[in-house]
Amino acid sequence: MEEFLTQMRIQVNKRVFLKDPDTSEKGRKIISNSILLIDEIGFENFTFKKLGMKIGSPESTIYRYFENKHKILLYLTIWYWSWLEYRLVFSTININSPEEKLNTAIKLLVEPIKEDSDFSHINEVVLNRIVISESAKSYFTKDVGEDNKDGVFKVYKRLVQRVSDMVLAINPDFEYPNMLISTVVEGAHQQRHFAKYLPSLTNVRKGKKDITNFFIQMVFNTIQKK
Amino acid sequence: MEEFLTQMRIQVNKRVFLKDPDTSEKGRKIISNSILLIDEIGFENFTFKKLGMKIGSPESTIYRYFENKHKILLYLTIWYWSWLEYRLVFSTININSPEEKLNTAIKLLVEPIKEDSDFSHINEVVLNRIVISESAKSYFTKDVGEDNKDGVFKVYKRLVQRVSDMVLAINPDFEYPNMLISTVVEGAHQQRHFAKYLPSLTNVRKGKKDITNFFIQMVFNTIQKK
DNA sequence: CATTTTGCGATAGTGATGCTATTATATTTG
DNA sequence: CAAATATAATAGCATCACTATCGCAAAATG
Repeated sequence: MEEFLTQMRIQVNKRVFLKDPDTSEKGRKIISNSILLIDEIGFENFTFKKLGMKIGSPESTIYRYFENKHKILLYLTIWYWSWLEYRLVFSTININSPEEKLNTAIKLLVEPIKEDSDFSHINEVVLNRIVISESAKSYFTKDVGEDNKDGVFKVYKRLVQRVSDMVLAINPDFEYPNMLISTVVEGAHQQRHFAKYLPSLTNVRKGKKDITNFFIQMVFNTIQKK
Repeated sequence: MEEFLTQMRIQVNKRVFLKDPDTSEKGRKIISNSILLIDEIGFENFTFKKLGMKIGSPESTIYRYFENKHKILLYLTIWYWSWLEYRLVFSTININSPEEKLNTAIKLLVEPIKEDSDFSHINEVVLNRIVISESAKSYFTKDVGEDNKDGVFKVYKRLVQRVSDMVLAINPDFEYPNMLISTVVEGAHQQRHFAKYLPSLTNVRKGKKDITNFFIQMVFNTIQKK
């Protein structure tokens, strides 16, 4: 990872926290440990009490940073999408071929993170696992509407829009670019989850990049001109 | 709806209940009202106490039927998939053209239910809404593995397999039929949810069957031979 | 027809969860 | 050094997720 990236900071929408966890040691500990704890026990079983025990603080300290655990999940997913958007822009910027550009983007969206960038206190490999298995819970709630008003899905939408624009660059007549890309992003998460627990819903073979290949084939076949 | 269908009963995997809710009036009330209550307040806020109040019974009565609320969600989704599988088999049985067959199947999988069949105490329109917004929670848990061992996803897998076979009937060389169909099923739910709350992730226009059209186009384009 | 069985209601209780509040003690900053 | 701020420690409360017990009435059984 480039040196200067280790200095970069990701700004997360202020409406998800009471006090920015990135401004204090405790706050960063809350974030890094909530990632580990959610990965370990799942979001349903994750509580402020358990997190407090992990970081050696009472629950009340965590309540000063976040209203509730749902906001922590939002914080983590926003951070993740911001980080991904950054990498997306960076890794596609100098590609001239529209097909090559889209191809690179899809890979970035669907392939799992395999190594920590050490670019912050956040472990991206574990965070990626959380996004795969928990992020759908951030929008399948009765509060989506309000969360959306607070702008928490802004980065995600922009990311989808960026890749949708790449689709349109190849075929300006394609009617459903956003639908296609959001299906790819969420579908890839689901397929990774299924591959692990319900493999008969997939066609994933060990050691092969079936999920990546499938989604790339799906995208390019779907958007082709008739 | 055909007369004889009103007599049909859907058998749900015994491992999800302690006592079959379909064998008593109270049990059926528990099911029909849990559908209404989950739709109303969301699965997160759904509790046995609230359900008890709705049916005029203490919580303890509900605990005689179900171990916990997660099992009720499993019961509802299994019922839904069984019902859908039945309708799928029925509505595709006499179609000779493989393309027409697959086309009919996809429509059945992605289109929302618009009228109650009156075929039981279960309101399928509302149940369909629940499946759209809550069913992912039945497998995005730390217990998927065990639930899977109990066979609770069997019907769902069989349904996906049936449609995958239709794909293979059109193109036997297509490598990812199960992945494609499970992506369609789950993707359709997500797109309906997004259309309602995060429309910029979709390209849904009022009064148009964009979701159906998109998925049909996606499937047929993806599986075509080169 | 007597008698088990069952289904349900009523009530109580336990420990965990999801918070809020208070006060005391550090730590930082001006 | 004083003032402001952050955290720890503790308590408390309503709800939740469940378990246990008891008694009654209806239904099944012999």
